[in-house]
This record gives sequence, C-alpha cells and structure tokens, in this order.
Amino acid sequence: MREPRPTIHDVASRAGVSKSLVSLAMRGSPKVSDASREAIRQAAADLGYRPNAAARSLADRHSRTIGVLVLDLHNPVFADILDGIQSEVRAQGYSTMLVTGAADPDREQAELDKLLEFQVEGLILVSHRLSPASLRRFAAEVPTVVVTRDDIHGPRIDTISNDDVAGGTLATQHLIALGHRRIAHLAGGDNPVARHREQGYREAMAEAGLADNASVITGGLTDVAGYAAARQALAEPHPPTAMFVANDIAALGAIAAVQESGRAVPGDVSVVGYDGIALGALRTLNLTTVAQPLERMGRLAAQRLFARIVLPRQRAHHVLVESTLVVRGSTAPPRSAG
Amino acid sequence: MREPRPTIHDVASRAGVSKSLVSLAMRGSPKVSDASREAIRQAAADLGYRPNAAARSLADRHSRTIGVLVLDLHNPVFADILDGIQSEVRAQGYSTMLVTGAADPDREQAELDKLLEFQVEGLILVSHRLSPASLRRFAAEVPTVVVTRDDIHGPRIDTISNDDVAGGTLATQHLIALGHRRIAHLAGGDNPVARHREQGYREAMAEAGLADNASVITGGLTDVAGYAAARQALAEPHPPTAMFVANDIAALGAIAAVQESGRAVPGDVSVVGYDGIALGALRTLNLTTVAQPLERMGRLAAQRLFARIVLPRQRAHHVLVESTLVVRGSTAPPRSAG
DNA sequence: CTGAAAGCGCTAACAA
DNA sequence: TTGTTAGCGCTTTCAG
Repeated sequence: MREPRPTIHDVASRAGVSKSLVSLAMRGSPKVSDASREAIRQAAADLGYRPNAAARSLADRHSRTIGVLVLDLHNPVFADILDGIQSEVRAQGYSTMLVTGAADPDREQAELDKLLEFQVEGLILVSHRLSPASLRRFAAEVPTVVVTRDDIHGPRIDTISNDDVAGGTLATQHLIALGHRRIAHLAGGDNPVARHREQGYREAMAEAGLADNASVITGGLTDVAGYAAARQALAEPHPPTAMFVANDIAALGAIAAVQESGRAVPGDVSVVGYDGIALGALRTLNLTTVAQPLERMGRLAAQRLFARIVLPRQRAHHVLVESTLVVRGSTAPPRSAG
Repeated sequence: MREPRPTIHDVASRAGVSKSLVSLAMRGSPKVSDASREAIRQAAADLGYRPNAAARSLADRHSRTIGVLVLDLHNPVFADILDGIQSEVRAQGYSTMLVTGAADPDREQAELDKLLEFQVEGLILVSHRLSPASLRRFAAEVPTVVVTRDDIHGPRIDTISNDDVAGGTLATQHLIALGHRRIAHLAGGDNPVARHREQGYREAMAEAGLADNASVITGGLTDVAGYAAARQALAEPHPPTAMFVANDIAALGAIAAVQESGRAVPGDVSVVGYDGIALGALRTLNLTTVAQPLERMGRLAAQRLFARIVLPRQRAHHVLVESTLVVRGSTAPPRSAG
C-alpha cells in the first residue's frame, strides 16, 4: 500500500552510526558528538524520518499523552476550558487526546476505555455523566481530575469547580434585589451541576421569604431546552417577571422564547444565565450571568493533574474557584416594582 | 509509582492458555474453543486487563486512528462538522485524535507532526491555515482530506467544500432583490474561504450594475472582528443599509454593533451571515444566512478518507456540497426602498 | 484448535 | 563517546 516509513535504524545506517546513538540524538542528549549529531540530523531530514510514538511509548512506558473528555463540543463553555487545559499540557511537552461522549454515560465509558488503551498518563473530565462507581474505577487506574463537578468523591479524584449553589443564590438574589417576586428557575435537568444551581435558587427564594413563589420548570442545558422551558413558564396563569436559567446557552433559548411571545427582555422579563460564555457579552444578547473563570479552571485542572502524575498517592484536592455576577442588559427591575 | 498493568501474558497464564490464543480471543476470532474463550474472558475481567494500543499498533502496523485538525473550537460550525466526522469514524471502528492549531500555521504544523508520530492512518483538516507546500507534504505521507476549502490541489488531496463564490453571490443577490443598493461586505480576512465569499459579493454587485456601490470592509471570522468591522461601516458618510458578513459568528458581532449604534436590524440595516450555525436560528438572533450542510460535510469527509485509506493512489476527489440561502428575520427591504 | 518463535520501532542498561 | 544486548506488549506466521 504505502512504502514503509523510515525507522531509527535507517537513519543510523545512513548516518553511519548505531541505533542507540540516534535515539540519544533525537532526544537531544548531550552525550553525542557534534559531528554525529549533525550527521544524524541530516540523515533524518533526508529520509523524512519521524519517530514512532507507539514504539517509544512501548519502550519507555510513557505515552506523554493525557486524555480529555468533554461533555459537549457545542457549548462554548468547553472551548474556553479546553484552551486553558491545552496551553498547560503543551507547556509540559505532553499531547492531549480529546474525546466526547455526547452526554451519554455508556459512550463516555467507551471513549475513556479507548483512552486508557492508548496509555494516557492522566485523565481530565470536563463535565462527565459517569456513575460514581465508574468514575472511581477509572481514577483507580490513572490520575484523574474532574472539572466543573465536585459531587463525586474518591481517594484520588481531584476536582476543579465553582460553588454552583452559591452561584445560583447570587443570580437569584440579583433578581430579588431588583424587585422581582415571581422568579422562575428554568432548571438544567438531571445532573448535579444543575441541581446545585437550583438549590441555590431555592435557598435565595426561601431566605427572602419567597419560598411560596418558587417555581422550577424542568429544562436542560441546551438552547432548545431553554427555549421550551421558557415557553412553558410564560404559558402559566401568572407568568414570571424574571427567570434564572441553568446555563447561558439555555438562557439564549429562553430569551428567544420571551421575545417571540411578544415580551421584551428585560422590560417584561429579566433573564439571568450561568457560565459566562463570551457570546453573552455581545450587545445583541447582553446577558447577565454568573461567570466562571473558565480558562483558569482548565489551567488549574492540568496543573493538578501533573502534580498528581508526579505524586500519585497524594490525597484528593478540591479546588474551588470564584464565580462572579456579571450584570449586563438582560436584567432590570420589573415593570411594576414590588 | 503505579503497579504495572496486566499484560496479555498475565491473562494467558491465569487462563492456562498461551499468549497467542489470548490475542486471537481478544479480537473475537472464531478459531478459539468456547471453553478457552470463556476462561480468557474471565481471566481478563479478574485482572482488569486492557489491551495496550501502542503495542498493538506497533505489532500489526495499524493504529486504527485518524487525526483531525480543526481551526477553532470556539466556532460552533466546527462542532457540527465534527459530529459528522465522529459518527462515521466510530462506525468504522476507528478512533480520532483531535487537535487545534489556533489558526496559526506553525502550530498547525506542529500538531500534525505529532499526529503523524502517533501513526494516524489518515488526516482530516477542517479549515486549516497551512501553506500549499506544507499541506502537500503531509498528504504525501498519509491520506488527507480537507473540509471547507478546495483551493489547494495536490495529487492525493481530497476536498469537501461548498462553493463560497456562489454562496456569496446568493447572499448578496438576496439583499439586492430586497431593494438594497448600499450593501457593504464585512470580509473575513486573509484566507481563501473569505476571499471567495467576497468575490461572490463583488460578482453579484457588478452583475446588478452596483459595482460602484461595492464596499468591502476588512474584518475577520470572529464575533469581535465582525463587531469592529460593522462599527467602521456605520461610521462612513453614507452607511450601508445592508451587510453581507463573512460568517455567522462575525454576523452576530455585526448585529451587536448595529443595535448598539441605535439602529434596528433589519429595520435600518439588514444582515446576512454565512455557515448556518444552529445558534442563528434562535429567535433572538434570527439570522438570515447561507447554510452549509455541516454535519453531512463531516460525514462525507470521513467517508472519502476511508475510501482513500483503502485505495491510496486514486485520483483526488473534490466533493462540492450545496449551500442554501435561509431567509430569517435579519433581512428586510430598506426603509426607503430603491 | 493450540503453542512457540520471531519481530514491530524504540529505549535503556551495560560494555567497550 | 559509541555500539551491543535485551526487552516493552502485542500480532503473526508456522508447526503441531
């Protein structure tokens, strides 16, 4: 089919040296004479030689690769986190293998199994849907850090996350402070992150004496889900004057539904999202949100992972990052305040 | 550090059979007795055995992996294309290694070099920034297909793309048909895709006798770039009544700038994008656009790649997909038509 | 159906 | 400084 690739052996004989010398030279060892080094460099260039990563990985038992699982490539949140991961991983001279599981536990399992077969030296899970048992099984085999979740604990599972309960409270309190009372929460579905944000909402409502006004609509973390949930909220006898939506992407969908119903944002309905995606800053959208330091979370995750690769048995670290309310134009006091 | 992983050897001795039998069993060969197969399965499960992909790749000289380079993980266009690629690749029992080069030719080179060291059996480049020479060099080493571009030809470089010139014309003609005359193009910068779309714009303007009205503003393919370009366009003495923007993401930025300037979309300024990202369908944004069949392009790319992996020397295929104008709410006749 | 032996491309002692 | 010798874990002839 295709001519075989040149090997280290071919380079050696063309340069008139031995295999091992080439190996040393390739990795920039100082114990190679300048003459040999140059001859080897030249021979490699002539031949178009490329080291075979599989062979190297096998021989020195180090793949220099880390595996990254992301929940959903469509949500820009993950692109930001990945930027942080990538820069850190590359700085260490490692490569990353990136996979998605489409929010399906079985597929996530399968993808991670593949990653382990490739001998990745560590795993970063950016918002997975694994069962606790399954996650612990992976973490037992290879250093693992989880980003955006800290609900599953295990002896050697590090986490980087924000406090979603506090964030949910922050968003809700903002709406309460503006004078809203009928505040709906468009929930993010059956996952811990969404549940925590909902809990934060409930706590803020209760604390403000608005527990009876609390109204949670089942939604999801996609634009479509947010759209549908908002429609449902607006169809109620006493539609809300404000919505706290489980994440930014769903909030965009919710805004669409509000506007489509003939209402204005924020004039008739205020909307708050969660995450802090760059898109939300666009004047068109201008989304008030609880912003997480996404890129930093990615960097922290990679740093944590390398720390654990060096010292595998250290106890689990749970890094909590600060999220902040970013007030933009999608929230305002209700028409008839109070 | 960590206890060594069980190998095929460990499985064999625990199951009381030979290494090679295990190897056969692992790959589901029919020439293994049921008894042996079960013993092996059990032993592997007990041990938590995982095949070592590096070793397998080395031994059978097949990595069963294809490399994918994407221009920018932040643009949802690429997530859609990737969906198509992934589903097809998985269906073939292959894995994918995904990398980004941040639109930087040198980094793209480096990432692709890494991919080749991992012995990927093929390459899919989703909108690269490589030089022709560099692209041809990679294609000479491994089957390669390029998605969204067809400007660089080479003996064995397949392409999957739409006709950006035609698409640009389509968008512009739509605005002309609505009655616009001062139509600006917010260009997408120094890359072939953007240049083709611009050419389509120019051709449509010329054909309508509006060549003198043609106004091209230098922009880029990001929201920020679109925002800046639109501001510039609006600052001119005779601001346009319509804009054709190089892609959807930049169009969102442009809409933001228009609205921020106190003008309405489409009341004062119509905006057309390009790509057909899902987000554009949201009622809030409601973006008229030239939509490419993104997921299908991804699938086609993977299919083409596998075809070439089987028959490496076949001549280059250039698959052209149809893009269609999707008229939504961001375009309308100008205030004072004509 | 099963097992022994050789080798994939590379690294890693160890000698020379 | 250089070359030799063993493997890394797996697949693959080729004899039993």
